[in-house]
Amino acid sequence: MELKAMTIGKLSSRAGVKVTTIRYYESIDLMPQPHRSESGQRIYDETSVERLSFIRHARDLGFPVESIRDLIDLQSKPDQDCASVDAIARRQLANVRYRLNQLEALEAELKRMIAACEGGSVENCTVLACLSDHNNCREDEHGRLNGLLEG
Amino acid sequence: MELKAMTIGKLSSRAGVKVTTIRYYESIDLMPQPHRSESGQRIYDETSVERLSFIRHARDLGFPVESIRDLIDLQSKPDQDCASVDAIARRQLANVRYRLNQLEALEAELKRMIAACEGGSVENCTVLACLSDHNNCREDEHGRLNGLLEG
DNA sequence: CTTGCCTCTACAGCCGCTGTAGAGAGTAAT
DNA sequence: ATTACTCTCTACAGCGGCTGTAGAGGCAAG
Ligand SMILES: [Zn+2]
Ligand SMILES: [Zn+2]
Ligand SMILES: [Zn+2]
Ligand SMILES: [Zn+2]
Repeated sequence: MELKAMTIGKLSSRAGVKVTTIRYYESIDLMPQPHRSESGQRIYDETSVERLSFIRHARDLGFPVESIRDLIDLQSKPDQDCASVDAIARRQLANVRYRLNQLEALEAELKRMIAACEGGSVENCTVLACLSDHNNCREDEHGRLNGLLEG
Repeated sequence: MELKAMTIGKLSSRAGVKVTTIRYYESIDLMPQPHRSESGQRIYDETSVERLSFIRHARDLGFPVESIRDLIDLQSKPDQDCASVDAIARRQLANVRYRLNQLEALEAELKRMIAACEGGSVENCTVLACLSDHNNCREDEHGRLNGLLEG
């Protein structure tokens, strides 16, 4: 009796990626077409686990699928200069930082509008006032006018 | 000659929301059906500008459409207690903070893997090494093992 | 009248999956 | 061998929040 073949479910649990997602990755050619058993079930090996884990880690870090595709391509050219790999990573870092800045601004504004509200009727809710008009929130954060209603 | 009616393009520029997006908001009943001119063009008024600006500001702050729907409903009940408004805002703040934490972890790991790379061949690139195995990055950030390859 | 932009509808596509339906395959216990 | 249960298969629709396209018609200035 041979070693039991690795089916998609096994690969799924080993790499921490859902079965449907694996099939999706295959459909977009991010994972290669695996061998099939006689009955048509997908059969994987250790390299599949590695590749899928790589993809998963990159996705966890927010790399878009297209970048991952490029990274995998580069991985198969070990003698090349790694500058292009690093460039992809830096691009991703820039992207993350951009989103981070956005979110920090959102957090600040949300915090202010919530802190300003002392309860009461919807009519006097500062949250709605801020949403209706950004000027109702002091300390401008995402553009437009600023400081018109100080005090 | 009457005042010129506000068509969708005018509303678009006044509220800073694309024409197609306005039509989309109408299709999902976030914006009400506007009046139409004889030839069938959408005609808006000042309340449309206000409502659309409100929506835009809330979207800028990351509120999901469903929350905005709820906020608009609440806005039309000015005598009610604003607790439910504030709850929606706090939920959104929690959401933003969650994403912020995620992104901070991503930033840290990306920064580390990029900083560690001193150039050279793809084969020795720390970026790819980290992506291949999270353990290759010290200071664990999103789960699994830590500190196995110190020094 | 022509030019050129604006508006209309209806529908497909984006990303990165997730869920569904309906069928067949594999495994374990009775 | 039968039942019961899980796993796997394909194909396709749906999520959120838009964006883009095609092909048609409206409208104001030169
Ligand atoms: Zn309030
Ligand atoms: Zn604002
Ligand atoms: Zn490198
Ligand atoms: Zn990691």
